[in-house]
Amino acid sequence: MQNSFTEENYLKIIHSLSGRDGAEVSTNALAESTATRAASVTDMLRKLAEKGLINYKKYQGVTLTEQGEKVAIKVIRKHRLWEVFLVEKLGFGWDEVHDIAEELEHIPSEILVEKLDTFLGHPRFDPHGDPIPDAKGNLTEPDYLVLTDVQIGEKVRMMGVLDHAPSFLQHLDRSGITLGSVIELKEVNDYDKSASVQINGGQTLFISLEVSKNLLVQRR
Amino acid sequence: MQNSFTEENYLKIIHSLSGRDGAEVSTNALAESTATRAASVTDMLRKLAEKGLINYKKYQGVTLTEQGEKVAIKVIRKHRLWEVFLVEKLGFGWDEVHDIAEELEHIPSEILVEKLDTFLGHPRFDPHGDPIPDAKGNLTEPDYLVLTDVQIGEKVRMMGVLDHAPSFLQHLDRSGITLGSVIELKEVNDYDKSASVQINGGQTLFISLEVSKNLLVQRR
DNA sequence: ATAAAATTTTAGACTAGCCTAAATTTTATT
DNA sequence: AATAAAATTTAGGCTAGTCTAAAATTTTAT
Ligand SMILES: [Mn+2]
Ligand SMILES: [Mn+2]
Ligand SMILES: [Mn+2]
Ligand SMILES: [Mn+2]
Repeated sequence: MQNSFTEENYLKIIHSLSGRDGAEVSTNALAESTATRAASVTDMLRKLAEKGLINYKKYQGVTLTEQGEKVAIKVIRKHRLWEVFLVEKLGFGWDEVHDIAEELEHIPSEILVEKLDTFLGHPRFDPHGDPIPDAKGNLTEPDYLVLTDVQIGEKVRMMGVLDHAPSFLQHLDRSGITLGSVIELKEVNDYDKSASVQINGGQTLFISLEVSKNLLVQRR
Repeated sequence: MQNSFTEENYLKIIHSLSGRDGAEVSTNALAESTATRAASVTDMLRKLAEKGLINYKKYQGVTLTEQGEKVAIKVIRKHRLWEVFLVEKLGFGWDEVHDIAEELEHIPSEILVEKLDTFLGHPRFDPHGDPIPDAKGNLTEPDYLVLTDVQIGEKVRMMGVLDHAPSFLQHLDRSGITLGSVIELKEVNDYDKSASVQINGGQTLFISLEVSKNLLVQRR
């Protein structure tokens, strides 16, 4: 049985909200993420449970079954591969590709995904630094840290973003911060936690806590 | 107001069945092409007429309005560009791409289409020899002839196919006939109209009337 | 421990797109 | 021109996915 566009979106969102520990996801959280009402979510959860894609007990929240996890990861793989295509091959900015990938991720051909993957040279990460699951469905989340966890004086490498909103990504573009940038944390203002950082040994700039909280980095 | 997947398919099919003279298309013909029942077609026609995309008078058949024609041509442009991508970039065979393009053609971003077009080098024809409408919506059908209209002794160039079925395209592959092949018509059997043709000045082979009727060619 | 608040589910209803069966209109045949 | 056949539309109904309002359950606060 094929899964609908809508079902795939639910599974993907449950995967994302569930986090790496596979925690239960609430009806309200899903209503928020799907931009629907809680009542609609309940309807869909019953259907997904019926199909064996989620573990669902009334009032208890949901988790993905193994089968549901597999479906979710396939969709994520497609989403991220298409994003690489859009940025690397078509020349889109990293702030422009999410909505388009949101549609492309539901194109059903398995062989299409594999050929696309080959065409792109089997990329490991998407334009936002998110890891791309392999063809077998293995998804390993690298354990980056958030910039707020970095000590003053440390030099780290920018590896990804937590917020994928175009406005945030454009803000980073204007600041000259891209994937791979070396960020040296110069100082942190005690009052509002805004920080002064040096990018690639060059320009020093101030970033707000809001920005720091959304930057994933790696010690070198 | 955005058009749905289903509405786009109706418009594309009406365009195709309407032919270059913009003839009226019957409810039954649409039911056949959409693999639905006539009653369902009627429902959809009322909706499309409501939206100003078709000219519809009960019992009279339909034609596209200017607006409907524009939408249809956009979908056709997307379909054919994606087919070029699948064949030229991903390495699919021309017999494998139709169903995938049938999905991709409904991805809505205008800018995506234009970037894809640029990436592909503004191709004029798709892998089946069908012309690709330009960004402004101009679609010029080249006037090829069908191989059955060719005289014995003539040398023509293979430019397209009328039947897009994978089985037919695979048959052509096995026969060594591809877009651009030079076909010399050696003889036509009076009894069943099967023909003997020489491909690219090399191998001579027999083709049935069924094949001849579906080959578009051009005098040189 | 109970009451209030928050969350979740149920009930009932809507739209898009489809169906079958019956009625209507058009077209073809006598 | 009248009738038979074919094509088309209407009537009524179904499912997926959504909604609002009301009921049920769980959680939080007193
Ligand atoms: Mn994305
Ligand atoms: Mn991404
Ligand atoms: Mn096609
Ligand atoms: Mn084609």
